[in-house]
Amino acid sequence: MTPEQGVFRALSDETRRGLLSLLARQEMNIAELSAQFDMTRAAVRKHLGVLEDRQLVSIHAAGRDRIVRFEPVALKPAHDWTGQFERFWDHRLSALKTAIDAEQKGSKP
Amino acid sequence: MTPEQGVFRALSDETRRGLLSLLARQEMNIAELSAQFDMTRAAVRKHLGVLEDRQLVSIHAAGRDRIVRFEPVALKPAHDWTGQFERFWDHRLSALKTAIDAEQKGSKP
DNA sequence: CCAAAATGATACCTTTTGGTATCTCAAAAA
DNA sequence: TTTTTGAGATACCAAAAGGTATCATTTTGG
Repeated sequence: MTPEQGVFRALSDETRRGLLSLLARQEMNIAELSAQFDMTRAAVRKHLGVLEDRQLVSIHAAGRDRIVRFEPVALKPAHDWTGQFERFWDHRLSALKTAIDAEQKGSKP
Repeated sequence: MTPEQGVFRALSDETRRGLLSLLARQEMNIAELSAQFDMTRAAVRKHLGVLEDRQLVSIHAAGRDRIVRFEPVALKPAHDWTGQFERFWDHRLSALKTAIDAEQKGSKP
């Protein structure tokens, strides 16, 4: 199974992307996270389980709290996969490649 | 709804990612595509429908064939979304950001 | 013309997904 | 100590997803 397998699945739900966006700003416990969504804590906890499975978050006990931390590196395989095709829409990339091929001096565009 | 909504869902299936990878190399009709996967043509056609909905492919009639074409630009919103967090794993980027911040704050380029 | 090929359309089935409600337990707070 | 609060564990449910089988339609090739 390729590494991006499952990461895309984890990202396919809007609530889960929302969770990651919140957690990118600061760690939170499950109750605080749940308060941000219009669904039960149990539902949010399930989403966190999916994210945890894919190592997009880690969960650490602190007393009775569970602190949830964003683990952004797990996004890299997905970013790399879509990046395969970046040259199709970012024409600067093909231009850059041409420039690099042509001369080895680096100068800023 | 954000633009990446749905694109991640379309990418969450391995067969669909495989379809895109094949189509990135060359256009194909549905029968040719179906021959590459261990499932019925009907199943492949459903996956193509999902990709078409999200504009990741376009389908053009040519006689009795349907030519399927990769539309890579539709990947951009997903790539951009994961790219928000790229600095967390690509440390060259934070170095660049630091340099840019310093330049803007301190002196003229 | 006639048969084979490519596709569309429909109905159906099973598993997964996203959600709820409920109960229990442990830790903080009062 | 008693009461709240944060969380885990189940059980359950409806809808969506992924797949099959089957039949009809339209081209194409001999």
